[in-house]
Amino acid sequence: MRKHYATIKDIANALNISFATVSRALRDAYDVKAETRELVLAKAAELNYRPNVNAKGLAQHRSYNLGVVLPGITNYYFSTVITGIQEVAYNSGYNLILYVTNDSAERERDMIRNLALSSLDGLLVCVSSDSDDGSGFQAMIDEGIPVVFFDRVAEQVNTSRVVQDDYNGAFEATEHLVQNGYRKIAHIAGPEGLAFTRARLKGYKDALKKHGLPLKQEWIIYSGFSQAHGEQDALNLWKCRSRPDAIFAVNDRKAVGAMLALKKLGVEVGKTVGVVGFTNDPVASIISPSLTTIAEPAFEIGKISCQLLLNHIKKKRFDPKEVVLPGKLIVRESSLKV
Amino acid sequence: MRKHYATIKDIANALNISFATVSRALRDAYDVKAETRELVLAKAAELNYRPNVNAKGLAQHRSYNLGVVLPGITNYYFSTVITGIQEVAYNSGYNLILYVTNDSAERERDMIRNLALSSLDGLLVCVSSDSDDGSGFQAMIDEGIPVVFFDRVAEQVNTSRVVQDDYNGAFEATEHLVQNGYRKIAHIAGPEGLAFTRARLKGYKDALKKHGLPLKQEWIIYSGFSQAHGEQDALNLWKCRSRPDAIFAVNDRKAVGAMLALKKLGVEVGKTVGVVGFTNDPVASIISPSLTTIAEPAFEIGKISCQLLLNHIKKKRFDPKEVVLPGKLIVRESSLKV
DNA sequence: AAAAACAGCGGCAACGTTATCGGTAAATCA
DNA sequence: TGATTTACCGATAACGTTGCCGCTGTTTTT
Repeated sequence: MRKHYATIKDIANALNISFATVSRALRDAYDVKAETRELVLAKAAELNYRPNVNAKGLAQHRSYNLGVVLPGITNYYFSTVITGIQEVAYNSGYNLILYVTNDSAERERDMIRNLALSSLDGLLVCVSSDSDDGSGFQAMIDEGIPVVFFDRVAEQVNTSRVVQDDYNGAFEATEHLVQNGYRKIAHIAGPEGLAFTRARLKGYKDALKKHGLPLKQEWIIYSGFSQAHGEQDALNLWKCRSRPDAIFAVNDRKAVGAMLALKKLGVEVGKTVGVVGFTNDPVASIISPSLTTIAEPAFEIGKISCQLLLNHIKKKRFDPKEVVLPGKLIVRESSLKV
Repeated sequence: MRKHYATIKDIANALNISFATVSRALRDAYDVKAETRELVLAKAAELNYRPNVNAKGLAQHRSYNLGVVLPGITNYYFSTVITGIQEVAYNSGYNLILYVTNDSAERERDMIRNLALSSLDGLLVCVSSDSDDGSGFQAMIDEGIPVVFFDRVAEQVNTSRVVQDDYNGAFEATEHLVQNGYRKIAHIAGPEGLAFTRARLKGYKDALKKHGLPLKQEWIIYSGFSQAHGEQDALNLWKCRSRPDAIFAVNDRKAVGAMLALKKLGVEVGKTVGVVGFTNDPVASIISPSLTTIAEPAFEIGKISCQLLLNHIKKKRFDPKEVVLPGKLIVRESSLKV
């Protein structure tokens, strides 16, 4: 029962002019008298004219659709990034198409294959934990589709990227624990192989080095990003011969998991053991003791990524840019020491 | 420098057959020999053929795009619903276009106006708190675009809707507090005027009535959905001449806000005061004491909403359906009494 | 053995735009 | 005054599909 909208030809017929003129009038005033332009616009409103995006896309070879490939959307960071992306896209007349990989490289590959079907004008990507070398994204770029990475980048691919300052954030977080009197600081890291896992790890290591603190391999644990992973990691840390007295976690979710595990073990976080996270998820101020963390500018990252992508689309030329946004240490209870 | 994909005609030329045959072979085996079909498929793979969605949409009068209008995506419930929607849409070859209203009726109206431009095949909607009578959505339906409401519906609009069982969930939550020994139960409600605010309020009232408990008007507070609102509501409740001894909150975020406020007041939740929420946000098991709540099937709601919408799109005429999904009481510490 | 049915394929016209090229009248120039 | 530019508009061909009609041979029916 779908009614059909009025087309450009209907307007032309009603006005007894060529539909080519209507097409021009509807876009720019180029080559049309102001008078007839008014007529067309009025008639268009009267007939409730809606441009057909398929026809437009077919004729112009574009879709006004942007793809967003990311592991998931059910956490604070990603959903906030998307909100930022969405704001910019919406204001520029672009649509967003989500591709949720569930943090699986396999699903990511499948989606990239299918995603080419959707004739996208550009792509915003946060790769999955176990992502490969990013050859799929390189292929997209080779086909002329601009790609911008955010948060988690495929390093081999030479294109624009927007990330938080992982190294300095991690450095600052670790140093904060040192300054509060902690000496045996462990690191619950992300999955090995991910660029920002390495960056945050390096920040952690360099902070320890600066303050002449021991760097034990058994105090560094790699695993996934979930709360459950954080719990398990903490339990494993507490099995070490030499127990740490503080934990810097790669993100807040893992930090929260660790805190819950320590609570079960009867360890008093914020007194005998310090914990610092990364993200500033709202849960950080809800959990007790509240969680000290590095705040990430998630919304900004989304906005800037999208702006960058739109620039790439506009100018055909590509000159890859790297944007690094600073984080901010938010001190709460979990890093106290009494 | 966007490279062009191989088209159906390229395949036809390479194989010396008509492009109409290629088109048929690529879809159904209808009217094509299995042999030639194999040939076409092989050549398509060889040439890395990608169907052009714009051309397809133009010929078929559809866009394979679905719109999702909702207040926001940065919370557990909405992001999970979207994940459910996304799964169904993706598997059926549909794209999702997000319209984030920031829970503002004004922005909602603006977006609906623009959204008509995007030639959508259907619409999934969760109205904003202060939404109007939904005439904008009625207009879409009149134009032949199927609309399905989820969670928050515009009651005046006669179309399919998918919601959780607000009434029974609220009833069960309230009764649980009663059964645990609480007698002076307050309700922190949502914004007045919203259908599910009323449904949950009624469940609360009926549970009190069933157990012959007092129903005080000053124990019912309407306000927004945020954690900050919950905090303020709890503070206001504690200013009452006759203080309640328990709170049933319209959602977990408000319940969390209330718990944090009570903690500051020195009130012991789960001992002298009971709190029950609604949603089963992950934060419910992180906060201390952990929060008793009614679990909502958010992912299911998303999936079913999208399936329903796709049905509406397939069959041109479809009778509006109302799907009500049951919640489940999750008992934790916040509703204990010692 | 003629008639009817069918399987397999090609031709062509949509679908609603944009883009390119002309063409005509008016305006400007020489 | 004639030539040339300018402003405006029309005709037509894309864009890459799908859908309808019709044309062959071959198979089945009667």
